[in-house]
Amino acid sequence: MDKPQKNPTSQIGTSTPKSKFEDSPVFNYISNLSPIESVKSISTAQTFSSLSFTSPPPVFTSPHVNSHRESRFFRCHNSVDRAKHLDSLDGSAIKEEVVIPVIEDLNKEASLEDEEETSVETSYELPQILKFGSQTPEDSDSPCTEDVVIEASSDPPRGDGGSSSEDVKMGLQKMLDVREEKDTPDCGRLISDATELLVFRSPNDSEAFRCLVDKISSSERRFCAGVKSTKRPKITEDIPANGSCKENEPLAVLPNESVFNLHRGGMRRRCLDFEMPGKRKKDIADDQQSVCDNNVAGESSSRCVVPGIGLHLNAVAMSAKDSNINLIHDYSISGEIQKSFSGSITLIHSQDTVQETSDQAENEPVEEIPKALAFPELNLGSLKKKMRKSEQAGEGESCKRCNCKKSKCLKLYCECFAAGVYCIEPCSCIDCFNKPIHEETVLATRKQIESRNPLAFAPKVIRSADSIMEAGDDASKTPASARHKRGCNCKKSNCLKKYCECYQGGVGCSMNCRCEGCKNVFGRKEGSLLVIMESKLEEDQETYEKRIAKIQHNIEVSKEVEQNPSSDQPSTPLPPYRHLVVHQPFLSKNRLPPTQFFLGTGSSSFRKPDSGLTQSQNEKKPLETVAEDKTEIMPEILLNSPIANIKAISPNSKRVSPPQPGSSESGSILRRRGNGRKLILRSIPAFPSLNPNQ
DNA sequence: GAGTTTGAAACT
DNA sequence: CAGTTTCAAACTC
Repeated sequence: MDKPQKNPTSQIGTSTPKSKFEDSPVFNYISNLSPIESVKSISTAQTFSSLSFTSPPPVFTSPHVNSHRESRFFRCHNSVDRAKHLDSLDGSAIKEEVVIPVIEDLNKEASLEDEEETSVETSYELPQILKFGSQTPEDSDSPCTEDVVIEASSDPPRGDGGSSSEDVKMGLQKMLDVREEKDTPDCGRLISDATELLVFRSPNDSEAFRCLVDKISSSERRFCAGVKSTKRPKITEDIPANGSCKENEPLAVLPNESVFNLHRGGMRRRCLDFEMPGKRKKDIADDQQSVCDNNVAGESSSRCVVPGIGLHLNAVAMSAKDSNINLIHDYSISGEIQKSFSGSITLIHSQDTVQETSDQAENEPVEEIPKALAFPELNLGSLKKKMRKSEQAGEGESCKRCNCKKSKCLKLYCECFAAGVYCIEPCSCIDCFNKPIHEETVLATRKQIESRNPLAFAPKVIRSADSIMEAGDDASKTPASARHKRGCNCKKSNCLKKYCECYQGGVGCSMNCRCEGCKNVFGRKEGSLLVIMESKLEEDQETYEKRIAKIQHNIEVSKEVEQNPSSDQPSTPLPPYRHLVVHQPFLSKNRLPPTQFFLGTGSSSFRKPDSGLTQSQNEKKPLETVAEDKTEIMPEILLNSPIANIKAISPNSKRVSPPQPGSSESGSILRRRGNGRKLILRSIPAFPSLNPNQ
């Protein structure tokens, strides 16, 4: 699968430019510089790391280097570790020492050089530094730290570098803060931060996640600690308990490997936190007293999130309501990120569970106890009651747990299973097989289900890329741009109750829906486009124009970049979709030419006019429209999720098959926007060139 | 909390 | 692919 992925990019990258510019000195210059650099920084780095893992020569052969993912985790863990070390070492002087390496590390990352080396080095070196560097506990150092940070941040704000520096800064500050107040309810914020981060980073990946983790501090650190525990026991050892939740065995977490496998198989965990902020805050405010409680807070959010999001219904719309959380499509986040993320979350969750139980005194260890035996409700304290209350109060998708009785939690009926997470103690399921103990069974079942429906574990609610762009301008946009992957089939609920997945997901019904009497408040299906458009036509038109302007602007910028490869990002923070473009090759792999991706994702953004064209068609020929819809939507899924691979072999390929130029709306768009073509072709080739394999 | 309704998932 | 059954969440009382 991997190889085919590279082909398209490499072909595009190598053949096209060569043929045209081979002889041109400019071309040589450019190729020397590598187009990637032009696009570089964030996106390239991210992509590179994500891709590089498979290929790059194991310069630093360590048991951990085996997989990129792991190294990524390492990095995350590193940051975590560093943080922890910092935490444990009262000396702020140490911080200075630590900070520098960290920044250096970040810079390295930004430069894309020695990616793996960096990861490995940081993984192991930093902890040492932290360890041995610590001695003088003085707050006086903080200025130094600041200086360093400022220096680093003074770099031109590039996607990666800039944010990284900021991350470091924030992390340090948080660390300092955290020392004073242990139970900073940052966990919630973490999620939102993460979300934002993810938004502005390549949906593609791991790097994003890594950065996210880097961003994590104190309480957030603990968040990662969980992951670390599974991934890097070695380092974990060095980490002082620090009053935080111990890094212990993951309880209800899919082993990372398992998770990877699952995702590799195209399964995704919809674990990003789109939890409703209200609830999070509430939980935090209500229950968190100790560090562990803090974890609980984070966990509660995460926990809530995991299942909630995992419920197919990413609650994107819900999150959308929260202006704080930029809309990220669930799908926009690569499997990697999601993996990591979900893993972390889940892990914490489990940890938390343990912690919780211990904290709540009389509680029994819940770890492997079957839910039926565990009586979760009894074991968990007021927190859970509250959570459940709030849940019942309809506060969101969060905190859902399954209650399966017959499915053994091995079918999509089970929300946990569907979400790609193990059932945990709060679940009320019976005869649950969705536990680490039955990992093999779970995996096998998943495979089976995926074989039947490759998208079975894909997020059900899909938000189009334009919505991302939109989010910046207008976060309050209705979910009109989001769609339920498959659409609902409601007959009696009128799409006004949570029976309706569209409604539950906070998105409007689409032509994909076969619902009857649709009254979905988020957008009705009935001539869905018409209804939605009628209500939004004007503002959408405006938005559309804005988007067009943006795109054009970016195209120009990209052109400039082409011309001046060295001038890249610094001055121009990459718009989200640019990242998409850049990373697309990796996301879509060989599935779609970058152009298609770019335009395809943007298709919905262009949809207004196009839809205007098709509107009449839609009204007359819903089926055709559906097809179009799918072509628009599915590519996004495919492009952005590991499922793409599966899709390639999917028996349903019809549905998922990438839009071919001229065969679909997006295709026409593609052609129409010839400008984009150049951009895409250029930017994509860059990646392969950086890739050591080439 | 028990029972009903609902629609997705699974099955045929 | 369509129809039916199974299932668990959502909902109601």
